[in-house]
Amino acid sequence: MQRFWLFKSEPDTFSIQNLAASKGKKTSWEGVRNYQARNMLRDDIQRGDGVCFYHSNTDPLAITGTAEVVKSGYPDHFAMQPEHKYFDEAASSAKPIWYMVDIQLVRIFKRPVTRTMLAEHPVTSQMMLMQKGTRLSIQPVTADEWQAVHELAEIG
DNA sequence: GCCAACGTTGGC
DNA sequence: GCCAACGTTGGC
Repeated sequence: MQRFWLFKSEPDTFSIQNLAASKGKKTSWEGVRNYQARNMLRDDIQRGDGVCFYHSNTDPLAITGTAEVVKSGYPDHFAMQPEHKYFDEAASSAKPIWYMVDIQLVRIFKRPVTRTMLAEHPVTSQMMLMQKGTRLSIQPVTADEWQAVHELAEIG
């Protein structure tokens, strides 16, 4: 069954335009170092799932498009590279600790669905993203929320 | 730039 | 196992 997710990214680090410019419009989603998010990457996020691509820590804050999961969870090998910024000495091939998935761009919204738009819509205003203090960089999105985001993208 | 919320660390 | 201190996230 297809499920839906929201991935946060700071556009200064990796934007949806960077994804569009990547080879095959694909990227690996490494560097997640939070156990709750790790569990979703490892256990729940499957090939074919939909991803809302959210730009955080920028102006405007917005879901800027969508992507599709093209490879489900596998060990984040960057954690095993001593020179890499995502290195974690506790990670090994026997116990990877951290996981990542691969995603591929589906579309960049002609107009981003801004946080303001999300807040004003009865369905999207209830998204985990909109709840105070939610710092999870990977979040589940319901089918209703997924549909509402697309409706807002059309209106926008 | 501020600061609240959160997760992690480490002393005890 | 508790919890204070600390670093980070991320909206505002």
